[in-house]
Amino acid sequence: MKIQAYDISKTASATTLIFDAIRQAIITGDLAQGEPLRQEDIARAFNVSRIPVREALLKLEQHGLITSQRYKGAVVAGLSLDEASEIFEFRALLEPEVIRRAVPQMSPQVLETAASCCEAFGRADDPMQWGDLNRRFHSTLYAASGLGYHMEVLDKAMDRIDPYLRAQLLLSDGMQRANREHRMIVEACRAGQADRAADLTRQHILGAQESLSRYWQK
Amino acid sequence: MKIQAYDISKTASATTLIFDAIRQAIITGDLAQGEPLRQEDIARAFNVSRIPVREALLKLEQHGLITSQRYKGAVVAGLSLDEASEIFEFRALLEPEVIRRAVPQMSPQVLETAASCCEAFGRADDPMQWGDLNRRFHSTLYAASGLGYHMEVLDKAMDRIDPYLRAQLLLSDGMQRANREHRMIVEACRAGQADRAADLTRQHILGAQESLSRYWQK
DNA sequence: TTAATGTATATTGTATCCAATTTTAAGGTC
DNA sequence: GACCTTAAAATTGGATACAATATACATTAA
Repeated sequence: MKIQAYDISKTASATTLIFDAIRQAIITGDLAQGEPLRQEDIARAFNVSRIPVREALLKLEQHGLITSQRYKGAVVAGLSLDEASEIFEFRALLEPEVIRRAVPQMSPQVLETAASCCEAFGRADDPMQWGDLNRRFHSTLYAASGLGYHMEVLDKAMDRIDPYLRAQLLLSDGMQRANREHRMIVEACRAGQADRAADLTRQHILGAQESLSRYWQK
Repeated sequence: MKIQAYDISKTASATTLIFDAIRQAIITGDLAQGEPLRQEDIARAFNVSRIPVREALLKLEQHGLITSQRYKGAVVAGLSLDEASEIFEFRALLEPEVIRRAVPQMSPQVLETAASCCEAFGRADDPMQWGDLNRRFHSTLYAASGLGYHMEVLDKAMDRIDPYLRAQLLLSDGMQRANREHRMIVEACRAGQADRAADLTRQHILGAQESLSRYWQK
């Protein structure tokens, strides 16, 4: 067998595939806030019945990515700047602690992966990749903490603010600053300075929140 | 309009009713860890088809209350003591900040409700009520913070450890101590001492975690 | 004209049926 | 009796069909 194969039946159900596709479209901003999601349309687009579509929509709703009303249907969830700010605060509370716990556990492998994210981040010219790399950078470092529950919760939080994050990276100095701060964080991790990594992470998050708020107000 | 009316459209769908019922059974410990949940059985019990049952199970899975495998079905999710401990740490991180933000916003109404929870908590002899009152106590205070997202995330976290919490309240001095600490927290809130309320809350959570861990090890 | 009401259409919620897969048990071979 | 094969039962995933509800539009009466 020369083909790189894997057991499809274990991986994707229709529900999962639909969920992933819609989730991706929402967090990249492809589907805008308030956009209605009709079960029938989606079912046709994926060539399935409405049943798996409904289940995908249910999962999306649990993630806070859509809101749905009985007999009225689902729309892409809106997120006011205030709500987004609350989620930034949430991150600012959690992530410093997570990285603090992670630093002593970081293998050279992890540090190298994180560094390579920084590299790619600096080189990438496609703004879409920035969002992806940004998330990969953080989750790579956090994964070393072994705090599965925290990671899970944080991932959901990131999903919700992802459109805002991508917008923030597109601001005049957003991408440059993020890149600079990421490198400083890796530096602290590599030096084993857990507290410093935590501080930098906190500032990184609050800085992003602040620059976003400021931009949105003018 | 002389008729006492209310919006019946807001009333629950079958999916929601089933979700609530099973969730309740899980968090009270009525359904034990590992208990299998057969769609057909549940459907018969509620006199509905399997469709709403499946959707209820999906929601439960998103909440982490059950785990399900393709073609194998769902079982009540297990939670090791380590995992429960991680959720306690999660709470210990969030709740002090939430209550700190809440204290300046607490109306006399809120404080009175919280105090009445303490009263009822002290009087109740049914161990089942302790868990409910404990949650109502905390969420009443936190609600004043206006931090909707934090509340939502915390609620889900509480769902997961609820069986452990109830077990902890049943320990020799669990209920007494919880009651004592609750009253101290209300006191601090009433006095407007946000930092003290935060500290007490943190200790309250870590104390519960610690007494639980100690008990489980022997 | 306008507000209230009836009707048609669109959309979601649920039931019933079939397909895919796993589990169980029976039978045969050593 | 242990072990493999195989057929049947049990169970979940998905498709189709129908019921319940909402929305939009036409109709009618004041």
